[in-house]
Amino acid sequence: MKNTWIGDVQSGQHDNKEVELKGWVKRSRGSNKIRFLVLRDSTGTIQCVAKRDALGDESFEEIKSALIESSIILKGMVNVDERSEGGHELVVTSVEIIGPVNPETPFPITESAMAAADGGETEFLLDNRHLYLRTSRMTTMLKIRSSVFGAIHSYFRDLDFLEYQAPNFVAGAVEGGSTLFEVPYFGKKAYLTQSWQLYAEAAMPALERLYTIAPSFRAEKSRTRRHLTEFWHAEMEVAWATNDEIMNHGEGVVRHISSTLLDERSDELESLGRDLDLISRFADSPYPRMRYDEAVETLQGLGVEIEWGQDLDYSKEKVLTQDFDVPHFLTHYPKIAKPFYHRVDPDDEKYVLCHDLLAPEGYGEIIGGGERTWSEEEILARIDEEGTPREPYQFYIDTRTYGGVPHGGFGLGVDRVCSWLSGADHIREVIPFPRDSRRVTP
RNA sequence: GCCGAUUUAGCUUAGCUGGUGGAGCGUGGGACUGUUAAUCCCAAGGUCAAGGGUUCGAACCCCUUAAUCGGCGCCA
Repeated sequence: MKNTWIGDVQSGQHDNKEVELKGWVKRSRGSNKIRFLVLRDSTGTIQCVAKRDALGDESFEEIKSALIESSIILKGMVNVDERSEGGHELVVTSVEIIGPVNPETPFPITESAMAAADGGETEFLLDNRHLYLRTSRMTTMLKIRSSVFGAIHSYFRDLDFLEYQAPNFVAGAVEGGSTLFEVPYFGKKAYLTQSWQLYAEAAMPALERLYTIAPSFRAEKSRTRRHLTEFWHAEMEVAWATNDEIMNHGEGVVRHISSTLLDERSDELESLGRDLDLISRFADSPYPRMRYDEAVETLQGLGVEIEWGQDLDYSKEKVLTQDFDVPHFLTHYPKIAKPFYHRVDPDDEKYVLCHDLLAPEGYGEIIGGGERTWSEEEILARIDEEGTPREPYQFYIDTRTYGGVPHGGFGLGVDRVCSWLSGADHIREVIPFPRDSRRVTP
């Protein structure tokens, strides 16, 4: 165990006291008589000063030999000193190298590699992801990610939602069949799940308010800054709810995530160059709602070529969201653009009761959801109309056969939210080991 | 799947109309008692992605292949 954290030292909790610091060498510089070693742990960094006179030749040579990313235990006195970054420094009295780094195989990630990564990750950094994780940029992203996950859990749990788990091996598709990963399953075929939704609908009559955060898999060869083949999907399902009520939750959770980040991660957001006033607007301002038809008219007004009935692809979302300063909902898409489980609008059968939440700054879709087709008669009609086989969905149809009720839910791309709120250049930057169509390693 | 681009030392890169590949970081050695990505000196480290072609001569021109990057479609 360790009992002294660098973050606490930097906040003044150990001034003028003797402490033992355990961490990794971030940087080392100095002369043959004095060394400045910057030590890093999960809570921060601190400059440690070692003088040959005070320390003795043996320990001084040892501290000199500690290459970058060696793990090390240092004892010493905490001094308040404005010459040191963070205002504190450790005057070293003893040195113990725990995990030395061999000079023949120095830590491969250098300043130049990091500088190049600022405008997007290089192949080298992706190949060395296991080591890149411990750099300040990735550490920052992972801390933000942790807070986003925590905020999603607390939003739903505070509202008495129950966390519920669905299988990851499934037999049928939620989205189009071409995007399923097929896996051999004892002589049969199975697929990796694309969504928790269908299995959540089965539990809806039991739990009524349920949610999850789980991985979903899509075999899309998308090469964009918003796509992964394995991504973390926050999904919820509520009985007796309308499209508007589901949207209230979508807005609620994104606002809660934003305010949680402001509480817990404002330093990290600022270090990424994020404007905190902007994040405050995501936390405080209402999210406007616009029907699909209005969006099409707006786009046509801007000279974008689009026909009614087309789904809105990213190029159109981007045009639409560029001037927004808060997320917007798009609702009531044409039936022909959406799969069978979306409920047809009883007021106008051309549309379905659905919504997408588009993040501003040109980011695009972060939530997709809506009311579900809930009567047995309608679900069978919609499945047949689409030409989807009934057989893999028999369990799903049964949920309507026995006491179907109006209900709905949404799926939120957690990695997308992390990427958007942190201002990352690419979704890969916010997940520790990104998976895309060309990479499953390390 | 389609379109565009890239590939030079461990990393980041320079390399002109084709004429014996330079640097910074990192590593090793040396100097320096307050450095902030320390600085200064020295050294090691390259079949220029792979294969083929044109040429007296190719990192550079042409062809093939591979890997990677960016964008599109699709979506969270």
